[in-house]
Amino acid sequence: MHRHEGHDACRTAAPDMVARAEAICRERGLQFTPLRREVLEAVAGSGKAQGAYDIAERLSAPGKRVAPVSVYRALDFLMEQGLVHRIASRNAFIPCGHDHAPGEGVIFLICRTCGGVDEASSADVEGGLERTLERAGFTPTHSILEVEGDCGACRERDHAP
Amino acid sequence: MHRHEGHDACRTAAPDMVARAEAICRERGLQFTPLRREVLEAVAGSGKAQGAYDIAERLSAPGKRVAPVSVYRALDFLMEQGLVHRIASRNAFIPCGHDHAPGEGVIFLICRTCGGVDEASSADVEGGLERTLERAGFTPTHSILEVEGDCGACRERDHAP
DNA sequence: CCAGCGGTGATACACTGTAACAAACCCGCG
DNA sequence: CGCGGGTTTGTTACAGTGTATCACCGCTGG
Repeated sequence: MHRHEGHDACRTAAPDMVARAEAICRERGLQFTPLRREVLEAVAGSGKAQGAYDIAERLSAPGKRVAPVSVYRALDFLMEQGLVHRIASRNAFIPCGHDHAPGEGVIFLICRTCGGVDEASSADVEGGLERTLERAGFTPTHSILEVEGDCGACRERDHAP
Repeated sequence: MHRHEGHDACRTAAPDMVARAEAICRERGLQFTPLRREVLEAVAGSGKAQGAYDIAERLSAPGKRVAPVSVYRALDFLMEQGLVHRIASRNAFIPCGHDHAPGEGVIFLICRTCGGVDEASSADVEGGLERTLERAGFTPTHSILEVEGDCGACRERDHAP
């Protein structure tokens, strides 16, 4: 099991994300186009989960409009490559700064105060879930685990301002 | 820990759901209105997760239109009373046939073949999650755990038709 | 050259959810 | 009885989320 302390400490910076994405795409023979790069930067640039329409607006400038549909396509691509995650409970997207083991379950820790999203994983949780599913006769293909609450940083800040 | 075998076996039938809802509302001094009753029946009547607009359509008849917003309000009420759950990954709703311990985590098992949703819970998973959150310095307020896959019934049916 | 393919732009549309206000209903109180 | 206040519902409008479709562009391989 590994874990992460705070969402700031563990979040890979945007330039690193881009470099990693370039490497992955080159390795897999896929195109890391300017649009995809901009979308990834937009997602990685903010510390919080971004909606597709937020991203579209952020990438748009007077004279250069980026339609949400283009953002969705780029996000689909980035998700397939494991470079961003979708937060179902928020309809929003975050960059993924980790190399997840294939099939490894991710736990999203969503701070309701600062909006930051941290990723964690736990062999305990995963093992328990596996056993539970097996007992239920259920064969999983995909699972999401999202926790909303207060991250340590926000709790401290609010506690002793 | 308790568990459930299949989504058919564990799903409380619609009439029972209504009876239980009536009892709960009486006990809590709340109104179990015809609309709320119809919405609950609609959610409980189908074996699968229902969208709010599906419910609205199902409850509408020539001359009697039920607007989605009314369905949402009824669903909000029923969720507050713990009579239905929302499946975030599907934007859909299912009846809740269990008496959940307060604060008990629920695991939703969503069959991608038949669309049925089963509920499970696991002390292992819950404990592991608690420990993981504590180590991360994260104070949870709400968490969702949804697993997509194939339920036992569908797997058997497809395996030996 | 050109046929095909992936990516993008653009428009339209479907689906999901909420805000705001008015009307109906219920219930207790004077 | 009538009246006032809370809750529920109806209605309209709108915001937010996501997809389908077609056209165009640019590249690449025959």
